[in-house]
Amino acid sequence: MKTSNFIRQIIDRDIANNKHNGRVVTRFPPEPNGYLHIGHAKSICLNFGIADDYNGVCNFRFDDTNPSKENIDYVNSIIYDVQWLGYAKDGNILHASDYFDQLYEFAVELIENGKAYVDSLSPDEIREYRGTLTEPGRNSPYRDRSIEENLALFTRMKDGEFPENTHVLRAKIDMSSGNINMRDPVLYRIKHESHPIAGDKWCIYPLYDFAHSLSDAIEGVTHSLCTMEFEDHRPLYDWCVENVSAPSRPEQTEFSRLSLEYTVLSKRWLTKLVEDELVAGWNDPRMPTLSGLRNRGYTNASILDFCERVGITKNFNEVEMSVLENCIREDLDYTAPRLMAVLDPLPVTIENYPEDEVDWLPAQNHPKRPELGNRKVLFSKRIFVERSDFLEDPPRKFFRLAPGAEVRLRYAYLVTCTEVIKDQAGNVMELRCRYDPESRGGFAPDGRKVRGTIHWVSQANAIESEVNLYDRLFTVPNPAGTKDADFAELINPDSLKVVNAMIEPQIESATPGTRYQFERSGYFVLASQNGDNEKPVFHRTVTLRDSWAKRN
RNA sequence: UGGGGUGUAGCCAAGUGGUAAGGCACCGGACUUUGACUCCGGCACUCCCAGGUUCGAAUCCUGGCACCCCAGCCA
Repeated sequence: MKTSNFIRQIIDRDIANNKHNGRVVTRFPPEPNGYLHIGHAKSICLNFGIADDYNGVCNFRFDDTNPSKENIDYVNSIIYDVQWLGYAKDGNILHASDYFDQLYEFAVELIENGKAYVDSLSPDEIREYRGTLTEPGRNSPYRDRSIEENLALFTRMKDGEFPENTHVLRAKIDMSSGNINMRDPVLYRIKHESHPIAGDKWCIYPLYDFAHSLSDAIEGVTHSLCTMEFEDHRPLYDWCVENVSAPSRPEQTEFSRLSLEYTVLSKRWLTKLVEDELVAGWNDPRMPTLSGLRNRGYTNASILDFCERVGITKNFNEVEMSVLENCIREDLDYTAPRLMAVLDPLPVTIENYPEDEVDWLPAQNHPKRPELGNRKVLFSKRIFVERSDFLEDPPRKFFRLAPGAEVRLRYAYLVTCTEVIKDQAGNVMELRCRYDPESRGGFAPDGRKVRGTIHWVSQANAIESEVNLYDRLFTVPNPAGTKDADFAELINPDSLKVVNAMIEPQIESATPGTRYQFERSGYFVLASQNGDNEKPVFHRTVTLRDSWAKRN
């Protein structure tokens, strides 16, 4: 059972009062006009999680009422993502378009009861008649058409006799309402477009408020949970359900949408990132989409955990990225086997190690989980170490390589740097070191303390790989809220850095999707094994915490 | 007097009249062949502000203030 929240408290109360006969039916109603992102995950976890815990059901329903924006690729990606999170595995997928016939009948019913009319104002005129936030609207001159005339017109709309934008069906509510949604909202519009599922059967399509509320009612949804921007739609939601012969009486409750620092979580901005080619696509590992996070190496468990941690309230919130990062680190610390990988290789020659000798040293795949086994790593005269693990003029407490300093090569030997070789420009090209032959495994024979342990790979058998180092997509915490900003200029230029890394040979037999911790560096996922450049490609999911970097 | 909503730590978030949970972040310190992990300790005398009710208020009342959303034939 998940942590409680105000919505679960409402449900507890409803059950105690035997409201809806104690049933709990929720729904997740995405519009297939983009990919799902982590904000959707919050809603998915809420709706499906409640259904699971209350022995209810959560209907997975596409809100496919606008064929001009929706397509089947989006549908497929959404299904995949929901199932990846672990829900809707039964494959029972519903569509608002399944109810177009019933919805049409409800509309006719409204007309027959004098509660809806066909308006023939132009879109511009409708806007003008609607008034403003502070001034009431005016009644349309077509508002008082007779029931017969409305019925005839609506039928002709359905039969395709009119071009788009010439007529709409409107609810007859109150043009002077302070709530603009109640100023005779449009219920149906003409669209001469074929629908991915309904085909060419319709040329009029219902709008959100009408379709959504009544789809809920048709399905017997009890608790319709949505985000807060729909709060002032609730009176209209209720109006629709109350003014037709709806088979049930669902109730809408709103909660705050997720917002995450240094990224954007709105369809509009995400679509723009993709269309402007600021990212490689919806599933670019820098995107907050579920497919992007998956490519980045995030596990479904880490995302579920994250959704649990951020909670459900009506507060405005802006969650720090560190919460998400903590979730994936926690998951991968336990599950990911360790490997050594040098992301920025600096050659090192062990002066006193015999040229033709090799040594296979045992290494643990996971320091806390012996059941994950051991492996042998090759040690030889020539190795690579991380360039950032050497400093010619180190600060105090720099427990790494420096001229004259001794460090432990993990699982191997204690070595001391004896010489620094530079090119003419002064760049460090290579290090010479001497090793202590008595320190095999990294143990000092005389018990002397060696604080530093660094990772390394043998030049003889390391696999060169392409590694994509990802960082936050934007340079500012709230890019969508940055006024007058050119979106492209807010992109973090270092959000992707590609490097050639040298990695232990185990990776050659790994399949894409395999995750590792590269020791002292971070968590990485194998993205492809035989890509265009023939080299394995890794994505960095997240770095390890680095208290040294933080201090300096 | 347009309508709707929200204010608890740097960021999330419990709390529902009985004396401020937890997580993330941060700061110590222990351990360490990953400067990781783990472990211990610290981190709101006060809950947007001001009055009021009460033995007692983050919780109730009154009045302010700040911020967010709404004028698509989008969802």
